[in-house]
Parts: sequence; structure tokens; C-alpha cells
Amino acid sequence: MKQLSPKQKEIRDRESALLDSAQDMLLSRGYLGLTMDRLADAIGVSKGTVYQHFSNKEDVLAAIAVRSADTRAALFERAGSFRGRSRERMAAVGTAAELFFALYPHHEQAERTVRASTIADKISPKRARNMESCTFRCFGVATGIVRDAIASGDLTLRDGQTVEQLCVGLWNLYTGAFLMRELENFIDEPVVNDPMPTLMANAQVFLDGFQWKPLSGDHDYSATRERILREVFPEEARAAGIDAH
Amino acid sequence: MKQLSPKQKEIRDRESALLDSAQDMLLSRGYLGLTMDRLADAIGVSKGTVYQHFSNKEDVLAAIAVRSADTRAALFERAGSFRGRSRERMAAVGTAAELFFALYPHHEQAERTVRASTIADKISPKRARNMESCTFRCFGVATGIVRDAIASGDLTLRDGQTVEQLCVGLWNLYTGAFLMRELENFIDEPVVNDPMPTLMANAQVFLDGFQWKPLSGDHDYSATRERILREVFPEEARAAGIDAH
DNA sequence: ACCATTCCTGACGATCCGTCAAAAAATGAG
DNA sequence: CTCATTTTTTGACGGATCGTCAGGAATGGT
Repeated sequence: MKQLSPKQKEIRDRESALLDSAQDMLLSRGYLGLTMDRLADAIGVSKGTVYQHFSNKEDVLAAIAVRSADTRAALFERAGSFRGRSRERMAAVGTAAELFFALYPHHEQAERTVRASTIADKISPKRARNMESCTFRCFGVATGIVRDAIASGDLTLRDGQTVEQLCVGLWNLYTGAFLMRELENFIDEPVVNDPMPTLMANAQVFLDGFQWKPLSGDHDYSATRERILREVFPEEARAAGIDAH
Repeated sequence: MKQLSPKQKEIRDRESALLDSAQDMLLSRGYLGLTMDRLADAIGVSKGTVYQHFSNKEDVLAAIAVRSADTRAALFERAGSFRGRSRERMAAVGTAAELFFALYPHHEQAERTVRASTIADKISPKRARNMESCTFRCFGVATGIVRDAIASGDLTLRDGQTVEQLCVGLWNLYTGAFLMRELENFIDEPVVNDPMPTLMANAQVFLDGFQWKPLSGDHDYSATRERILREVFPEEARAAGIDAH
């Protein structure tokens, strides 16, 4: 299985080239601008060949989304390995989300288009499962950190609060902010100029609301952020144009 | 101008019927299932006539989104008139968002589809402006309440925190949760079973993080919620199947 | 060199969008 | 009521795209 014939290798490479092209088209021309004919032309192959890789147009989007979702899960897992107090580790996850957002700006659009309910059933079950597993990996990292926080005494949940609730809240805060950035692309006067600092500040407020120690007033989280960027994501930070000062 | 000839009235009514049909199709069959031919057939009219109401398919979506966005803004404004302490009034806005979400489940999809960047420029400028103004009305209610809270001493912003940041945070929390509900339609094992209680709990945590008095631990907000449903949204609560106990 | 299998091609039917010239209906003046 | 003018409606049409499939080309093993 490890041994790939030249032909098999060619096919594998082509799939990745197809995804690259499709991703560019999606980003620059949007869903309607991404067509199967153009995609075939872009890498000099006939349309029938494209359909050997993807069962239909929605499947192309799904494949794009799965690829970047996998990258995101990997970033989250690296973030989870950051050495520090529990809340610092969660901050690392936040930084991972931020970097992912900057580096893979197409992802949100791809994932949302894919998941628009009536399109979902046109996607191969295998890809749908892959997608799910990436989400679970991300949530797994987050819930693990929350549980560690509880075990170490940094966090005590009040009556009725759950680990999942906290993670879902953070997730919502981030996806909501990402959605907003995209929507504001075409608004004349955006509500906030740069959504990222606002998002990070709000995440801190949210965790303060859970009384997750050390509170944002008792600890220099901007120093933590710099350490995260330096120690865990030096490459990505540079690629994203975020300097750790 | 007030006097409408029978013909003009017929045209006006037809537009609303078209939007009703389009909305149903969007909800039941999705973006791809909503076609101009079907739309024309649905109300027994030719396609050309449909194109006298809307300049293209995306414009139909925009019109759907504007109509429900207007309804949402109206709900927010009613919520803002709730009598109570500042944070209770913000809770009323949250309830408005929740009711809107339950009563107009198509809206999120319509708005997102419309705003997918490459589609945006196909929409008539007038409708785009309408859309914006609805968003501003919603934010206006929220920022007004926050300012009142600061004036009354219920809320004191820390260094660097702004009124807009708080409102954007709440907005993100809600839109993120709404997005999640939609995405989980086709996931086998959702992360949270009923996202709404989780969302409301997280909104409370977020406001606690800002130290907005009275904190959720010092006040019975479920009683406030019941009062809001009873006093401000009795009709809507019944329509949405939410009983105030 | 030969053949079986796998892969590629591009023309084709089907669908949908948006247009437009012609037909139908409404309006209003005499 | 009549009829000319304006407004509205119609549906066939051109263009674009999706997804298919029969036939042709390439591959790999013997």
C-alpha cells in the first residue's frame, strides 16, 4: 500500500492541485464563480476526470472544507500541548483559531456552503464523517483543557453549568465573529474596524464570567499570547503577518 | 399616492405572495431548490412577471432577508421598551432574538446566502441599504441599553472596553449559536441537544464577565424572562410554542 | 507483442437563469 | 362605449452550467 505506482501518484497529486484551484476560485469568485468546467481547464484536464475525484460540485466544496478542517484540528492539538496554566492553554487554542482564520480565509465560506441543509445529502458519507471527526478533535482539545482546569482548581463550574456549555460558548463567539468579518466585507461602515482584538477581548470577558483563574485582570495575557506565538506557532504567525512584538 | 388602483394593489399583494412562496422553498428545498420557474408556477404567473418584482434570483433572497430583518428590528425595539433594570432590558433583547430565531428559521440562511461576497453585487443598492438599516436599528437598541446601564451605574466598563465591544460580543454569541443549530441539522450526534438554553446561559456568563449588575447569581433572571414573555411578547411566545410556565 | 483493465475525453441531454418581442390587459380621453 | 395609448404579462429563446456515458487512449502484467 505504501508503494504508489507513478500513475497513482499522479492522480493523488492532481487531486491536491484540483483542491488548490477550487479553493482559489471559491475565494476570488465565490460559489457561483467556481464551475466544474473552469476547474477542469485550470489544470488542463477534461471535466470527466474531475468527476472521478469528486462526485459533484458540492463534494468539491466538502473536500475543500475537510482539508482545512483537518489543518485546524492539527493546530488545535498543537495548541493543547502548550505548557502553562489551564487558562493559558485555552488562550493557545484561541490563538490557533485566530491563526487558522487568518491563514485559511476560505474555510468559513466552504464549510457553510457545504452544510446548507439541502446540499448536505449530495456529499459522500465518507467526507461527511471526516468533517465531523475534525470538529470532534477540536472540541476534544477544548473539553480536555476545561476538565484539567476543573481538576487543578482553576475553574469551578456553578450549578447547571457544564464543560460542553463553556466550549460551545467559546466556539459560538468565534464562529459568530468570523461570520461577521465575512458579512462586513460589503458593508460601507462596519460596526467594528478590526474584529480580531474585539473577539479576543470578548473571549477573555467570557472566561472571566466563568471565574476561570487567573482572571484577565490578574494576569498578563498579552504576554502569554506572545509566548504562544513564539513557542507554538512561530511559522504560522509569520505567514499570517502577526508579529509577537 | 395613498390611493391604489385595483391593479396596483394586486401587484403589491403578489409581491408578498411571491416572498411567501420563495421563503417556503428556501426553507424546505434550500438555495438550489428555489428556482425562478418554480416560483412563477407556485403563484400561477409567468417568469417574466416574477422578474418585474426582482431583478434576479439573489434579489429574491435579499428581499426575503430584508423582510425578516425588518421584523427582527421591530422585535428588538419592542424589547428595548421593556420596563426594568438595564440588564433585564438587555435580557428582553435576548428573548427577542430567541423568538425571532424560532419564528423565522429561514432568515439565517437567506441572509448568509445573500451576503456571500460574490453575490452581493447583484443586489439592488436600495435593498442592500435597507438591510443595513435593519442591522443598525438592532445595534441601536442594544447600545442604547448599554449606555443607560453605564449612566445608571449598573455597568462600569474597564479600561479599553467599549459599548460596541459588548454588543458585538453578544451578537456574535447569538449568530454563532444560530449557525450551529443549522449546521447540526445533519450531524448524527449534536454537541448540545437543545442549543437555546445553552445560549442563554452563556449570554448570562458573558454579561457577568462585564460585571453588569445585577449579576446572574444575585437575581432571578428566569422570573424576568417569564415577565418579558408575558408582558412584551405574549403573541410571539405562543406562536413559537414557548410557554412562560 | 498482446490483451485486460483502468483512465480519460468531450459531446450530449437536462436544467436553470435572465431577456425580449409580441400579445394581452388596463387606462383614459373623446 | 370606442379606440388609441400605456402598462403589464407571456413564454419561447440564447447562454451557461451540471453531471453522464459511450467510445477511445493509456497502462501494466504476461
